[in-house]
Amino acid sequence: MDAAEYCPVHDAIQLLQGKWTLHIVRSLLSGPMGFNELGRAVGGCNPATLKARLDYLEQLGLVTRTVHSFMPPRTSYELAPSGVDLQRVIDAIDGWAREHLPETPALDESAAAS
Amino acid sequence: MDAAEYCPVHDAIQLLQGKWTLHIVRSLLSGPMGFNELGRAVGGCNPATLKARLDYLEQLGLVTRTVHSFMPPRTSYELAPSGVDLQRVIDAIDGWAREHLPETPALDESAAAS
DNA sequence: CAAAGTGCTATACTTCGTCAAGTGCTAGAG
DNA sequence: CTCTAGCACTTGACGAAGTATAGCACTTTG
Repeated sequence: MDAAEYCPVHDAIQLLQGKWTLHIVRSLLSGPMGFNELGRAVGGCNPATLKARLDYLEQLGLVTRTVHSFMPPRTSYELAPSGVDLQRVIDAIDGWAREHLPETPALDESAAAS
Repeated sequence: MDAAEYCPVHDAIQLLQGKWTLHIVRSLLSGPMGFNELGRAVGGCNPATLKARLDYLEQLGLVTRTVHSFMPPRTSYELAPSGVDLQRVIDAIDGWAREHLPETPALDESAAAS
């Protein structure tokens, strides 16, 4: 029944397992970005999903959306403090990846390597 | 620009963003488990998805599948060393969650006014 | 014996993410 | 001035990913 007593990790995992969530956070760690710019930085996320993730992350208070002008459209997405703290997680993943994923091209596309 | 350049983090994120992957690893950190046992520990993952994730993780060398007997079926899944190292990641997530997700019993669209 | 549990597969179904295109607008090139 | 390119999205069809449920071959437990 329980199998997993309630703990915040569960929620966090639930949060982070979204398709592009981690990629978005990671890209955003480099600094604020516009919508399309972020989309390109993330590397091939379509606007629909990107918007969905962004909305979710904003609602959770991890990112901040700032509209500079409605017309011409100018918006920037930025990590809120709680979002910046995800750096630790990204960092841990990074460390793990560097240790255990030397070169695993067995994932999918990304032919732009090297 | 970035994100196009090959980096292990990208792959790692790709790996970990699967629906139940992190949950599985987390459950497996407590020790080896059987298939159904693991399924229950993870908390509501159907066998098809579970098998898919397990196969993927095994193929990547993160978990080890040991068949003790064919009939009656007795199998145990265990984290390989590289899988155990994911403890760090889970840990980071845990730390973050405890700091920034104090108590969110239902994380759907509840506007946390904070 | 019947019920429950083991690991796992098969089928049908739903939800999520994706692709391609389009919207309203404006800044810069020609 | 016109024409293209870019911005931040939105929409709607489509396919993949994940889900529910049932079942197999077999043992253990009641």
